[in-house]
This record gives sequence, structure tokens and C-alpha cells, in this order.
Amino acid sequence: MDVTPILDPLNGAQREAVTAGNTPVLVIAGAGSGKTRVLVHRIAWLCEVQSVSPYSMLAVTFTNKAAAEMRARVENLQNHAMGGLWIGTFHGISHRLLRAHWQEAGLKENFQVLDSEDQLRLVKRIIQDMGLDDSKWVPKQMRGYINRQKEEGLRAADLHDREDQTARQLIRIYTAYEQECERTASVDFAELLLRSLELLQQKDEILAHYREKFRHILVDEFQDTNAIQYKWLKMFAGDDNPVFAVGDDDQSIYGWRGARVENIQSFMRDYKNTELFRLEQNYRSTNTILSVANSLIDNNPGRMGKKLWTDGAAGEPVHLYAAFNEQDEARFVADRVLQWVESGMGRRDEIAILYRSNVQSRVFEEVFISQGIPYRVYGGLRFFEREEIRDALAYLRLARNREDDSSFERIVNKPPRGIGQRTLSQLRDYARNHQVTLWNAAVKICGSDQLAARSANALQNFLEFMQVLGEGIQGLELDEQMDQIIQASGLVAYHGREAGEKAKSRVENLQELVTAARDFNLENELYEGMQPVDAFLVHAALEAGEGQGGQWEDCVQLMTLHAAKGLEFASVFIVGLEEGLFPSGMSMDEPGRLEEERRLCYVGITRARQQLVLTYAESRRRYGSESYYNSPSRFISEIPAECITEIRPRAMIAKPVHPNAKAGMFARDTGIRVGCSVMHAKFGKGVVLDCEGAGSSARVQVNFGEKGSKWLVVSYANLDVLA
DNA sequence: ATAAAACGATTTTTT
DNA sequence: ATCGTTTTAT
Repeated sequence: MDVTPILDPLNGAQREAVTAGNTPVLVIAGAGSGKTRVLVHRIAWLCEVQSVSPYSMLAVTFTNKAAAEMRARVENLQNHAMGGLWIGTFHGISHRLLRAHWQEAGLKENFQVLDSEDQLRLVKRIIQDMGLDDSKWVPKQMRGYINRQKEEGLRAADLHDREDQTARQLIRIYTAYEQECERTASVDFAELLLRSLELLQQKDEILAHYREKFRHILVDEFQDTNAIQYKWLKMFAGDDNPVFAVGDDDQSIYGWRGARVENIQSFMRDYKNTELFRLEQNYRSTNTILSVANSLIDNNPGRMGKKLWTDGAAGEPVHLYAAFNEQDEARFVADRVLQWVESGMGRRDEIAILYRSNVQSRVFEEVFISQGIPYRVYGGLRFFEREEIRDALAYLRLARNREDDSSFERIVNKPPRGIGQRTLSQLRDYARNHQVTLWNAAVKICGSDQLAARSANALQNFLEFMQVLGEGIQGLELDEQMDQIIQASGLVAYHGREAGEKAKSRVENLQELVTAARDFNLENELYEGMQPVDAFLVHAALEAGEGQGGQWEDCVQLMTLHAAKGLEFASVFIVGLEEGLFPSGMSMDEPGRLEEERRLCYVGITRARQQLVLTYAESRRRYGSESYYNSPSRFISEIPAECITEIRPRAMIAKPVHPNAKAGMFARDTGIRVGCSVMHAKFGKGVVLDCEGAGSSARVQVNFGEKGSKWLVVSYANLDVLA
């Protein structure tokens, strides 16, 4: 056995981790330290050297992309396909289990997967059906509540109201939701995990089978696991199957979504014989960038502890630009991008603009457009989340399954065919009163005289149409079915008739859906034994697809810091580094949130290979009219000064003269100018936002942060100007 | 049934 | 400001 290709590319620490014995292993892998590589080589090592069959390994990731990449790299390293190896997301693998054991899991064979939008619609409908006020029982919050319970492993029956009215109502909603899922054979994302966990907990033979099968369990991004995912892993592991977990506590940025970094501690507590490895050698960034990252993250208490290093070059200092406002910030970045490309430093797609919140992309887009810089914004709707795509899939679902009320509602009048709110609410009433599906209610109501002739006619036509469509697509190939649906439903014609770019792209998307159906890879063992159509629908729910297809021009990459995790770029701009924006003002209250913001910043910094530029704006418009004067983010001051070069604003930045032409005069008058900090006896420290008047009637508007912003008369307020 | 107007929220997001 | 949702008017 030639182990050279497996071990040679590894450094000492990586090699130790990869060749660790048959014990639980925890690898704390810093950014850019070869985390995936260790995972991939561990699989190869087990396979080739320890003669572990691929059938005996389970590798779990969070995203489909990570799963696909891991499989590709494993197969590439070993030079052959690894058919029996289970690599997938927590959800994908759970789904596979539930398909295989639907009966034991208490499901129907044809259960469908709800994505979060489907789930929201269902919750909405339940709240309405229960006659609750949806401004008090906000559907989004209710969905969040249900998911949180499930992620803690709790069913409605497990909860107690403790005589609390609100709690009681929440439990009622949860119960109704569970019943509705049961009735319509629907399984949401959290349910996939909870159901499969319960399956293993309750069915000893099944548990025994999988414990016998999976002798090795590997997990990526372990710091992102939530409570139920950790339980799920432990269930597979039992006492005998070691878990090989790779993660980085410093890159835990999804705590707000239920991820528990503490699982790292729990792991070592639960598995006393855990072998711990640290990967600290970084192969990505310059020494300077690593120093910046290290000293920033050093401000977080309670870390596992880790210091990234490189034997590479020191590199350039990090640049810091204090922009006048957000426009100036974007112009500065655009200039730098142009310089980068003109000086032949590299391609545009090696540059990333990272921001805390999506709204910040706008200004950059505007400036990039005006400068003719190609860019691509990440985030936003993905392919299978687009409205027209969901519509088309709803036709497909309803054609296959008359019970599917949510699909029925979605498309019954789309495109418009004369079935309005009135008809629909009659249908809903009938369905609820007679405990039947909307489809059956429609059939019944058409035959009665409860509807106006015109409505009854329209409804009748729809029912007949669906009948014909359902029969018409029988026996066709998946892509032919899809084509039939988008044409016959009138969706293509409907959007084609509309004007504008948006409508055009809708039609294109629908056509793309046919292509997606044609290219859909049924070979994937995750869909073993399923009808092609059903597999395709699951695929649509579980893997929402790429953001935008086909824009493979050389584009500057714009994305949130969260979205940047796992990526790397030659040049990285982290923008909007202001108190209140990053760290976000909304994460100041809860304990631990500031640390998570800091980790987010750490993630951003460690994306950069060669060049890192930080910017903040002294003034920034938020929510339209209000302009804030923020201080630079504390994260900037947590970086050693010797690593930073400050870029001074060019002499004559086009400061907007308009509102404050008076400012100069005012300053001479009072010693106060817009943007300066002042101290007030009662309100404390604040920043001057605006000023007006002169002499004894001179007034200033001061933002006192939490205490709000106020207009004060200078001659009464006794303001001290701070340096 | 469709369009206009009012209203409201506004960190981060995979599955 | 702006975008999505809901209500109201035609």
C-alpha cells in the first residue's frame, strides 16, 4: 500500500490528525489551515491504510456544496468513485433514513419536504384557521418558535404551559401545526432531523443496524452544530464508533440560529478519550493579515486557544480608510478595484467586498455601475426559491397529489382564471367544516349552487384542467412533464405577456427549470428507490440551487461576512466598520453576541490572501433620512497599530455642502461642529448631527445613542466639546 | 380583478 | 429610502 499521496501533502499536525487511532478525535482547525484536506485525507487513510470499507463511513456537512466538494476531493485523491460512502448534509442524510424507514418513522411513503417558505405558508394558514390575530401571533415568529422547539428535540406534547396563557396558545399552535403536517404528510427541515433522531431512539433494530454499519463518523464545521444535530451524531456513534470532528470555535457565527459552540466542550466531556489536535499553520494569508486576525480574536474570552502562523511573507500592511460617508466609502473601494485591475495585480473575481448587512451592497452597486465595474452580489433568492419556479413545481405537486392544499392555494388562480378571494374563502370554510382537502371541497362546491355561476364555472374549468394535466404528463420523462406544465398552465404565456426585464427572466427561469429537470441526476443514491418526480421535488426543497446562474464574467464579489465563510480571495475589503453597524447595534444586549460579532470579523479578515482593506464611514444614511455619525468599530482599535496604514482621504472630497454650508459659521460661533462629540450633564456623551440658528437661538441636534437624538439650545444645554 | 395607496419593518441564513 | 405585504378603491 502506497501511502505517499495520502500523507505526503500533509504537515505534521495534519498528519497526526489524519493518522490518529480509533478514538474520538477533535480537530480545531484554524482558517486556511487545511480543514477540508484533513477530512478528505482521513477518509482516504481509513480506506486505504486501515482497510475500512467506504460503506462503513458517514461524513456529515452543513451545506450541499461542502458535501459535493468533499466527495469530489475524496474521489480525486483516491482516483476512483466511492459509491458506498455516505457523504451528505445532516438534512440530506436524515431524509435518506426516513425514506428508507418511512414506516417505522411513522410517516407516509410519499411524504413531502417543506422548505422554510412552504412552512411559513402553512403556519400562516393555521393561524388564520384558528381565528388568531396574526399581528399578535406573527407567523414568522411562530415558525421560529416551532423550529426552536424541534431543534431542542421537543414536541408539542413535551411542553407545559405552566398556567401561562401565552405559552398555552403557543403550544396550541404547535399542536395544530403538527397535526396539519401529519395530515398532509409533510416534513419540514427541523422535522427531518428530529424524526430521524427519534427513529434511532425508538427502533432498536434500526439503531443497531446503523451502528453496525457506520464504524466511522466524520463531521465538518462542528462548531455550527445545534443541540439536535449533536444528539443525532451521538446516536450514530454510540460507544464504539468514533467521531472525527473538525471545527473552529473562532469561526462560530451562527449562534443566533441555534448553533452551539459549547458542543466542542461537550464533545470532550462526553468522550473522555478524545484526542485533540490543533491546526494552526495557515496556508492562505500573509503574516500581517494573520497578526491582525490573531490580535482581534484574542479579545474573546473562553476560546479553545489557537494562534495562526505562516512561514510565508509578511506582506503589505492592512489599509484603513476613514470615509466621509457611505458614498465616499464606495468610491474609494471602486478606485482601489480599478487600480488593482489596471496594475495587473489580478482578476476582479479575486476581490471581495464584505459587509455586515445586505443593505450595504446598494451603494457599491451604484458606484460600480457608474464606473463600469462588473460585480456580482451573492445572496438573495436562489433558483428553486423563485416565485415562478415554485409555482411551476406547485402544479407538479398538485398534479401528483390532490391532497396538497398549499400547492392548490398557490396556483388555483395563477395565472388569474377568475377564482378570487371570495371563492377561495368559501372553499376553505367548506374544507375546514367537512374535514376534507381543498381539492375535494372544490369538487363538492362546484356541484352545489353555493357559488355564483361565473365562479363555479371558473373553478370547474380549473379542476378539469388539472385532471387533464395530471393524465397528460403520465409516463412522460421528467423534463417533458415539466415542459408540459409550464406551457399548459399558462405560466409561460402569463409572464411572457408582462413587460420588463423581470418578466423576461421569469420566462427564462421557467425554461431553465425544464433544463434542470433534464439534467437532474437520478443516479444520486440519496434518491434511491424514489420516483423521478418525487426525487426532483425533494431536490428542489433540500438544495435550493445557485443564486444566479451563468454570470461567469470576471466580477467583483459582493457578499455578507456570513456568506464569505469558507471562501478566500486575494484582496478583501471589509466595509462599514462602525460601532452600531459592525458590531451590529442589535447584538449589543444579549451576552455573547459581541463575541460572535468579533468572530465574524475574524472570519472576514482570514478570507484575505494578500491584501486586506478596512473602511468605515464617519457619516452614514440609514433608513432613509437619518444620518448617523458613528465612531469607528472597536474592532479597528483591537488591531495592532503597526499592522495598519491609514489612507487619508484625498484632499478635496466632495463633501456635501448642501445641508451644512452654515456649519463653518456655526463652528466659529459656538465651537461646535457637525460630527464632533459633546458631553451633556444628563444625557452623557453624544455626537452632533445637525445645527441651525446663531447666537442665543443656536440649536444643535445631538445623537446620544441609546438615549436617542435631541435638539438642544446651545446657550442652555451647557455642552462640553470633547477632543 | 386589478391597481393604487397605505402600512410596516429594516443583521446575519443553510437545510 | 425601499421593499414586501395588506388594505382600499376603481
